[in-house]
Amino acid sequence: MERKKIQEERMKTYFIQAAKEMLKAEGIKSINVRSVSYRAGYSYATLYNYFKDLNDLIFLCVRDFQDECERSILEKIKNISDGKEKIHAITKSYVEYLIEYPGIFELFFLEKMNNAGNKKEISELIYTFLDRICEKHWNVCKEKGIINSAQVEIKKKQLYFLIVGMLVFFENRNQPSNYEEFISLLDSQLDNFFEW
Amino acid sequence: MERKKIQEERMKTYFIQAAKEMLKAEGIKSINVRSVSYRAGYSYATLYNYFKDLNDLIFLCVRDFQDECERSILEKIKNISDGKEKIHAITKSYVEYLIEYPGIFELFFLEKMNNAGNKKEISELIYTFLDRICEKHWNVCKEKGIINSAQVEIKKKQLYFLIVGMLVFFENRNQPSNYEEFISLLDSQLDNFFEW
DNA sequence: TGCAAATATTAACAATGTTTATTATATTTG
DNA sequence: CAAATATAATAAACATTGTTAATATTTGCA
Repeated sequence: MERKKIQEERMKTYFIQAAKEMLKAEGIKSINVRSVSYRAGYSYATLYNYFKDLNDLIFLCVRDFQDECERSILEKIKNISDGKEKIHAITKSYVEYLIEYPGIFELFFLEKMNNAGNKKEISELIYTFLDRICEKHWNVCKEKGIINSAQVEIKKKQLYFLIVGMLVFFENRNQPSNYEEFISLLDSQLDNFFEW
Repeated sequence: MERKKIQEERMKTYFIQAAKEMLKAEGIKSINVRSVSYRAGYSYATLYNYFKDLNDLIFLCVRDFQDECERSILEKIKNISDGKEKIHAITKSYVEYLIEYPGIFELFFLEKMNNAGNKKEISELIYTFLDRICEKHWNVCKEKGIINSAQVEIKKKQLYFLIVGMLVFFENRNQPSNYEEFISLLDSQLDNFFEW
């Protein structure tokens, strides 16, 4: 039954679309079985005909947001020259995107995955996101001979841990306590990181 | 009324003690108004005679855990010589403590503070924890002339962001997916960090 | 058209946070 | 000491949310 599959997928997108809009605009706190379903135009119980549970649905938004986030970053940094500078710009752009949409930051890094459907696959998508976008430029650095392979493996991860740590303190603990201070801290940390 | 105050404080400790035990043993997921109150030996409504709400009570555990954590770290690293090595050992100990008690990690860095009582004060306690324990040893490094003041300010924070980022991925996203890999990653990151 | 299967919805339940009203206890005062 | 009053503890009740089961509705097709 081809038609059945198509219709089912279409139904899913209605719910996912609703969840995405709410995540971007209001964050995870605004999402519950009833609110998402009503925004999708259905009763709350209908959600369970298409998703194992709410957690499952929420994490299906990750893929879409990653695509959108990647496009947003690439558009912003297209004029930066390849290599180290580009990694720097991509990283800053990524942080800015996550600051602009705190709900997406929560989804990527904080929300409990419980028994989400493709838990392993999705968490790996998140863990490798920055590396995937930067891969080419790390290779450029290696080719230029300004850093070696072993160092790259360490510094790639270090960079991701650094920005996630900063974001956790800012979003969850209000440290630093305003946006300007945060950006200034981010810049000083990134400048320092890229001194090699 | 001095007696009244004493009694009130004693009552509070019953609830806080119950919450602490549960946090350490089972994590935040095990805590709710009813479970904490029953463990403290009272009805769930009694909790509201002593705390604004559950969130408030939970964050009153932070101070105690910080003290305990500090004692645990200092005991473990007492034989390491002062300075850079000590900062390294303290940091590793801190991570090990947070891995041993994931509920405390959650409390320190992930749990939403909503309208917790001394929100500002508590989040600052958490943000500055590592710096406070390491302060003396950063000063030793400065005195030895192996690093300057400006660098210290940046690297202190960088170190904290690094470990919190790692812990977020490990606890929330199961990356890396087992303890041994995590420790190996931690060691490689710390070794790299302390190369100066 | 009428029936079987698929789909959607309503009703209901369980868990949890919180408030209100009531009961039990302690303290003060005449 | 006993009555009046304040204080503390509790039970009952309500709201929100996730989830399931039973019921109603729609749809595809013989």
